[in-house]
Formats: sequence, structure tokens, C-alpha cells
Amino acid sequence: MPKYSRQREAIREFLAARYDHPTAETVYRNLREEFPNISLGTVYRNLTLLTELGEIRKLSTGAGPDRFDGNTSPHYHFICNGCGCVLDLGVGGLDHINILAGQNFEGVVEGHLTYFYGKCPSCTKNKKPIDKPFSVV
Amino acid sequence: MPKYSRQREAIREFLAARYDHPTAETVYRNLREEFPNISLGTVYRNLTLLTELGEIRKLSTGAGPDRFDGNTSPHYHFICNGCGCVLDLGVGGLDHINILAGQNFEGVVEGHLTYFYGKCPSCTKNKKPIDKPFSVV
DNA sequence: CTGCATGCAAAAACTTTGCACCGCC
DNA sequence: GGCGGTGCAAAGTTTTTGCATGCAG
Repeated sequence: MPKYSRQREAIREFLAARYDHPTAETVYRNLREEFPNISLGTVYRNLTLLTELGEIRKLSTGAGPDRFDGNTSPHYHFICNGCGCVLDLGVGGLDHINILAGQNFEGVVEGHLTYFYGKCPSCTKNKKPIDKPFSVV
Repeated sequence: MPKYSRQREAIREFLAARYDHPTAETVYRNLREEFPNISLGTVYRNLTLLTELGEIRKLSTGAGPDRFDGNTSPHYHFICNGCGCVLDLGVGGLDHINILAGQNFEGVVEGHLTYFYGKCPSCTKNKKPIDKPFSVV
């Protein structure tokens, strides 16, 4: 078990209170208000540790830096092609695709990672993407 | 339409003949046999271009560098937790999960990206992972 | 006190880009 | 010949790490 640290606790709380899946940089900038001397290295170290402990989830979107999610309950993510925002989806019960994937396969399928893409509610209504695509601070 | 180049053609052919989803670095090292002066920048430029043209696919596995797939037909990928290899799966007909994901969601779900995880046939048989996890050259 | 976590900075890992020259059209 | 592609190298972006110091147990 790792030793307690105020920094790690603050990172955990910060992520638990946010629903926009911030990047390490965003966590760092916000944590500096409470810890003016916190370093980006510490943020990365703790994000990695919390991910390994299963207390947060890391999202690798394939474009730009990784994002982090304080919500570890089983759920899926939606990435908007318009503005780049990352949203939680309520969908569940997709585990059957592991069975489908395991058919005609000699190995063992233990799980899957899925990202859904499309237009978020905001971009759907506004038809045009907002000014700053993929910048979510 | 981009102008023909021997380098790009060689990259396309190299990927079409491989089924192990090589990284840019691997493409580079292999191409240097035919083009001793080819640069990593050229490899990256062409991999990006071919991806945009839809002639190859880019795989962002979330760990390590991106990989590239010369097979653009619709299929899914399996990533081995043991040795890190990336395999093609024959499974199809997973599009219904877009419908499921779109329920109770105000936006528009246009597609999804899924990676399956588990033990590849080799790691299943050998029980223990091979010596060099995640190094596929 | 002892050792793990931090802060700081350097470095690593991966990818993109500016520029002069070369080769396709 | 003109312009797009290449080679080379430098720089950009994201993440990791070495080391001295500080705080938790």
C-alpha cells in the first residue's frame, strides 16, 4: 500500500468532482491553486498509481494526451468528432461482444475497450463545431 | 491526389504483406534495406497520408507507439495482455452497439472503436508470457 | 528515524516540421 | 521546369525518471 499524501488525495478528489475527463496538464493547473509547488511529475506519478490501484481510469483517445476519469463504475465513453469533448454513456450490457469476438479465435478474450464516436448533444444542435475543436480545459 | 513516390509505394506494400501491425519504427527499419537513406520523417509522413487516404489503418493501443494495419477491410483487433502482440479478429456485425450506445443519449453515435484484450493463442498454450512482453519487431 | 513521496529538472519516447534538394509529371 | 516528396535535423508534445529534500508512519 502506498503511503498517504495530500497531493494524491487532492488529485483523487479533483477527479471525483469532475465529469469532463481532464488531462494530466489540466489536473496540474488546477491543483496548483491548492499546491503552488506541485510538479507535473508528481501529477503523472499519482495518476499512474491511482490507475494501477483501480481508483481512477485512464482514457487513451488516440489523439492528444491521455485523459483521466474519476468514475470507475463500468461505463462507456463517447468522443465528439466536432468539439473533441469526452462524455459518459449510460449504455451497459455489452459484454456479449467478448463472446462474439472469442468465436473462431484460439486465444482467450477477457475484455474489451470501446470508444463511441459521433456528434455530442451540443454539436448536434449547433450543427457547426465550436470554435476550438479538441481543446477542453 | 498526391504525387507518386517509390517510398510511399514500398510502405504500402510492406504493410500489405505483414499481419503483425508494425510500428512506424519497424516500418522504418525494414524499409531501410531497400532505401538506405529513407528517413523516419518520411515514414511518418506517408503513414499519416496513407491513413488519411484510407489505404491503411492506424491503431492507437494506448500503450507504446501507434501501429499500422495494411488491411482496411472491416475487422477488429485483439491485444494480448501477455506478450503485447496485436492480432486480427474475424468477428463482425457489432454495429448494433452503436444503437445501444445511442439510447438515452442526446447526441448522434456514428461509430465505435473497439479493442479486445486477453491471452493470445500462444500465451494461452504456454501459460507464461514470453520473455519480452510488448516488444514486437 | 527510516523510507516512500515530492519538487525540480533533465531526459526519454514518440511524432511533427522547416528547409534545401531531388524526382515525378 | 514547377511543385510536391524526400532527407536531414531540429523542435514539439507528452510522459518518465534521477536525485536531493521533506513528510508520513
